[in-house]
Amino acid sequence: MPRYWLMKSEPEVYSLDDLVRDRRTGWEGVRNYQARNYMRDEMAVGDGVLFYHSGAVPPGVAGLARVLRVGLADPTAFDPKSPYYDPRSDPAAPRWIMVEVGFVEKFPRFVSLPELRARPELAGLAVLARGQRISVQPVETEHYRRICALGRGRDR
DNA sequence: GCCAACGTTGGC
DNA sequence: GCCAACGTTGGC
Repeated sequence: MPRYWLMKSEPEVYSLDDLVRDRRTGWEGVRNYQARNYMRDEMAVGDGVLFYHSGAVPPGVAGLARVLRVGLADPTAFDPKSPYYDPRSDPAAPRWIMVEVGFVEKFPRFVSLPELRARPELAGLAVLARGQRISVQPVETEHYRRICALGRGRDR
């Protein structure tokens, strides 16, 4: 059984439309240990991803991606010109591990954060918790299904 | 632009 | 190992 995740990206940096264009991408630039650990230790090929636009007005879930490859070193950590450069990451033992995700679906209806909040059945969804900032979050299967239904234009 | 939340850093 | 200072995230 696949697991499900929510992954945040600022659309000005990398949007779901960018993933439509690219078809697949390495999820570069995560510099939080808990988020890294989810990617490194818990994600598996085939897992489903809710592609969340943070910093958007409004923020929300734009569509779906899928985990295609796991356990990849994040190359931006080794690039002094990258904003994500981290000289502490040793190429022989990379500190920052990423996954590759592929485009699956753009929702006909963007599911905004206020809409997620308004749904009692989504109680407990991590992205709704106050003050949470982690950019990679596990999502319960039932929550994932309900968010997909909202994005596809059904009430539930 | 503001600010709450929270992770990281570094002095001790 | 503690914890204050600092930086970042991200909603509003």
